[in-house]
Amino acid sequence: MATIYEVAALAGVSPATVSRVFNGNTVSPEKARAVREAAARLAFTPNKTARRLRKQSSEVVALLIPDIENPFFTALARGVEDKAQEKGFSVVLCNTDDDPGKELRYLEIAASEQMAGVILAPASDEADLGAIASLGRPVVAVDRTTPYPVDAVKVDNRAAGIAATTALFDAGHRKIACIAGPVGIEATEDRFLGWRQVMTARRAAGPENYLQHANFRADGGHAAMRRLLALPEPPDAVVTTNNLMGVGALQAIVEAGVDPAKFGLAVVGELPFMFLTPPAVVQVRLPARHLGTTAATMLLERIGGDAQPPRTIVLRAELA
Amino acid sequence: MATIYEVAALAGVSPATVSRVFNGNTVSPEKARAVREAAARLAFTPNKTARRLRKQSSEVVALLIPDIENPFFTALARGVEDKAQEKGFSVVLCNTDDDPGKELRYLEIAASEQMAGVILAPASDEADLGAIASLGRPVVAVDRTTPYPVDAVKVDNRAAGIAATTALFDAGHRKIACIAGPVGIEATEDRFLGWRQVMTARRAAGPENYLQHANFRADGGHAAMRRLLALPEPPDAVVTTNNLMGVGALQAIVEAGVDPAKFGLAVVGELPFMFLTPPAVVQVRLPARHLGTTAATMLLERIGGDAQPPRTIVLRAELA
DNA sequence: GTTCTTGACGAAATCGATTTCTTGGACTTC
DNA sequence: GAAGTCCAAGAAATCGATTTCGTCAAGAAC
Repeated sequence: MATIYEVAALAGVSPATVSRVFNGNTVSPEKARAVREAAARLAFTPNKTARRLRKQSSEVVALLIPDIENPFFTALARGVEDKAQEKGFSVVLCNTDDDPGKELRYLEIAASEQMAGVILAPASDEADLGAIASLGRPVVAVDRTTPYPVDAVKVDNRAAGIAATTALFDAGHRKIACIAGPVGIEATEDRFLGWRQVMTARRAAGPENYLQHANFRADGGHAAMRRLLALPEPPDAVVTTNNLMGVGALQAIVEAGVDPAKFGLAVVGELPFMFLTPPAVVQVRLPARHLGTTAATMLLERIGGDAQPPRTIVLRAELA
Repeated sequence: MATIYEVAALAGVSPATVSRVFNGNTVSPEKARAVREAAARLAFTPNKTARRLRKQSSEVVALLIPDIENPFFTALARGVEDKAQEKGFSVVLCNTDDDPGKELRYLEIAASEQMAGVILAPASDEADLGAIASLGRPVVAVDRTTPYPVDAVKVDNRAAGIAATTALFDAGHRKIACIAGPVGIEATEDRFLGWRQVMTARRAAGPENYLQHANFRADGGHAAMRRLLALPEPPDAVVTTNNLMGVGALQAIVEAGVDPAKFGLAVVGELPFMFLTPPAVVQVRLPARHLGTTAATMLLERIGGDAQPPRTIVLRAELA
């Protein structure tokens, strides 16, 4: 790998001038040409590490998501990538497994690698943004918010929960249960609150155990659904607060021999690759990719120096 | 962020000694203790960028995959991550979209960011490994091989194709078509060759247009399946050479009003989240995650200095 | 014609670690 | 006790870029 010094020597200028050529500073046309020629001949690529050490920042942003195998987050990742790529930034994807420890470790890496910024789907309410925040690196929370004063992009989760529940109601269901995610995660709590709001407003609130908490994955949804079906008075419909739990619930329904076309299922999110889904299943489509592009846009604005007070952008989910 | 100099000053030693403490060199116990104490008090984290500049290498490996939204590759990514994490390495995920241009750009980034190594699912046969290879950074090809002499981990794709096709045969199908991926991609070609081998051996080769090429995604499989169903003498079964094309094919079958329980479908790979799949669907399970851990293990061995000649490890797929 | 401004550009400092070189003291060895 | 060995630890060089500072010359202003 050729260095700036070799290029300078070949072009007959100082290293400083080479740097200036590549950073758009004032250099006379002849020298500029000489430098470019020398650089081309040596196949010179600036050493990013050296540049980063000097500039104390890089053109890399970190994206921390809880589950790389969840299509919602990969769609989000794609949105982030598209936007970042467009502006010449690279994206580093980190999988936190919803583990605050892993999350913290990745945040520290982001700091010590002097990444330009972080987009974070926080694993918990107490995501410790201290390290990067103190470095003045921008952070954007996505899908979930944090107590820290940072930009955020989220979905109107309560509305999504209301839409899902209302659709089941309109389809004639009354005994509507809810499979919610782990407690303490805002996105899922708001969706479950939407469900409760509808049930209360319509005076249809069922027994307490119509609310089941589960982990965010298919196995959690599956187990929760089995618990619901085993109740003395099982529900005739269910709302799940994310996509994978919906997958699990549907699986449990089918396994139990219940006709999924009759049993009401509403999912906040999309059942991935699931066109075989009985048409009766209600899906509230979340703008995952759009969430990603929006978050990336905000982050890049901040990186560009935008210093307005933190904003929260709320996107609407649409019934599909 | 505290630097090594501040730690040195606080501990009353030289920066060199601080470095030695953190890199396991000979330092007297008292000084070591003093340094650790000072480091703790200042919340010192070594600056990775500076260290990387000096050491000319980092503890980050790049993983280049063609499609982050394909569950096969995310499972693979998880495998890589697990192993890397275990050894204290971070993984940077890059999405090439099967675009040789993007792939090349990421390879250059990997080089100029002095990453320790690269795991690559090559977008094309001509993946240009020149840049990193010349830096002496190890590369492991995964899922697909390359003409370059590097380690590789792959699946016995022909056997997988044979298993898929044979299963359809055993179920009584004779007019078996094949939806293969784009030409020039080894993994998919071997699978299709497995199909052809069985068809020829059993003297059941159908018309030429029973072989359809498609892109690797669901929409490609969908379109190809429609073409097959529109033939004057449509097949009564089909093998798809990857998972997403299988999803698309199944969708087309259902849409066309054909009973998916009667029509034979065999997929090399797993239909993601598809337990609603008619049980008749044959899936040849690919060891995606295992592919990832194996590749990571090999890469880390190389990074550790292992210099034996390039190996290719072939994993078997199992009928499920 | 002298002073001031301006712009190109080289020399050298800088970012923060690692590593080589050196030094000085403790410890062997004969 | 002199010479040789060993080891901890500081000084300084190094990685490869960017950036500050200073110089010098050309052009502007009066």
